[in-house]
Amino acid sequence: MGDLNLYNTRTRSLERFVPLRDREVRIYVCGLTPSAQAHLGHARSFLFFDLLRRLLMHLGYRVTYVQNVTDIDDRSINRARETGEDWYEIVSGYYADFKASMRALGVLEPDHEPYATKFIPEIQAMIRELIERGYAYVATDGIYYRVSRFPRYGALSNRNIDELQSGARIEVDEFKDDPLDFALWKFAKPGEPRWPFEPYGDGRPGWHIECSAMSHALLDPLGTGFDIHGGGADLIFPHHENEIAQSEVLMAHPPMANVWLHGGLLNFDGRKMSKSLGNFEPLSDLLARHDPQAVRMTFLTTGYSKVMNFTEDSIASATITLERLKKTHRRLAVVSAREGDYEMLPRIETALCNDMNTSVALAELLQWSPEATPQARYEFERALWLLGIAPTSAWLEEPPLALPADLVARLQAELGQELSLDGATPDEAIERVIAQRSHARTNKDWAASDRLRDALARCGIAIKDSKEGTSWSIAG
RNA sequence: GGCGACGUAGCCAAGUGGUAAGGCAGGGCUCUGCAAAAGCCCCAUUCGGCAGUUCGAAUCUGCCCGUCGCCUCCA
Repeated sequence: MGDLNLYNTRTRSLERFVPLRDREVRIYVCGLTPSAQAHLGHARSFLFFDLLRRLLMHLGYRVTYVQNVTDIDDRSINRARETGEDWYEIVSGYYADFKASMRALGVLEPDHEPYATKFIPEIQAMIRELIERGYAYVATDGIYYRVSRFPRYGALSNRNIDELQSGARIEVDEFKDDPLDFALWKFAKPGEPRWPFEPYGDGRPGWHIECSAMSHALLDPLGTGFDIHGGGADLIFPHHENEIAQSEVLMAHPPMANVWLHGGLLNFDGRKMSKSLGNFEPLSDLLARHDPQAVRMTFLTTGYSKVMNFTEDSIASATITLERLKKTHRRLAVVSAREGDYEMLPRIETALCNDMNTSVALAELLQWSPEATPQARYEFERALWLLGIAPTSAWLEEPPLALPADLVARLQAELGQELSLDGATPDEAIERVIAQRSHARTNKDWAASDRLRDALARCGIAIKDSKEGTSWSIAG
């Protein structure tokens, strides 16, 4: 199998991936700020990194995956003040929902899931060092990073500092020395959650510093860098730019991360899907309406880094495609050897190694018409695992749908005098109709046969004739 | 104002110099008393427009048109 190539935002080029340590990959992905409900856009991003993890594991790397939780931020604090709730209850509730959605989607658990509020000492240590070395200053309302001290500022996002300063929408803050400077620590106002920070003042960490501190603590205590830093494309500026500014001035050997990967944003009906615009359906609601595996399938069709527009049509199409895979799997269900010459798996590996081209990988899988080779099922399931669509026991059966409660009465109404269903259970009633129809077919009484079949169809029962006899199912 | 992405069949979408993957929808065939289910097959002389480079362009260059995003909390 060939090399893994990934598009690196830092160098703006497709690069062969080489881990810093042999056979080991360290990944830090910016996780959720659970001060509001998660939406499908979050799912797309974390689903992509889940796929990357699966591929790296499949390629034989030992992967350490860290995904943080920003469990303290202005929005949850403001919300708590408005509603009278405890801010931590708000954050915990949303995060629990998010975790449940991730489980439903089959996303692998992170190896570490650091909460910002559990790393206050590490965050403060970093701020102290930034102050001591002249990269940060204490202002009236907080402690700020002095962007002008970091010449490479803007390198990741390809931005020019002078142009940023002349930009129209930089926040005006009377306490900062420069509009570009960003908060490392915010002093607590009365009633706000606070952590002591001597001698500067009680308060809470800024958003950017937590990722610098936690990635340092969990992945790179030596300050020589880790392999992959990821997140949504909207984090490139300013979040990731700020992380670099904070971390790299303190590191023995920058860069902070060798490869920076960014997932394309998701639009909903042509518009950005975001918390602030509010044009989103909560992820948990959407997963209640759609098979989570169909959601995964939907994302496989588009390149991860592209802006994608989500529509109900796209998921309807993916749902049908998923059914095809389930049928193929049922067909392969008896064969299970592991060894053999794999036909399709190598093609999927090749596609994924080409900057995670899931679109081609999926096409390979769908094109594959598996012969009954002994290893076909193993190969197929392995491919499905790589794409994050693990077969569940439900794949082996047709979806169990409930028979309508009034089925017998409705059937009787359809049939009138033709057949009595007195005292029959729904199953028995259907069997009686089928028996009657089989009798009619034997006598080549096609009119009666079709009448009985139509009656069943109108009651939502579909019929299938085969050499083994007639079977029925509930029409989807 | 600055930065960037995208525009490929009815819809979604891969392909980034060698002659248009795949999915959905649509059409046909086999099987069947007819259906259903299943399987097989067909479905873009062409890649927003115009010029240019090249033996060769959806792919490179220039200009134009259109859509979206980032520059503010954001995955």
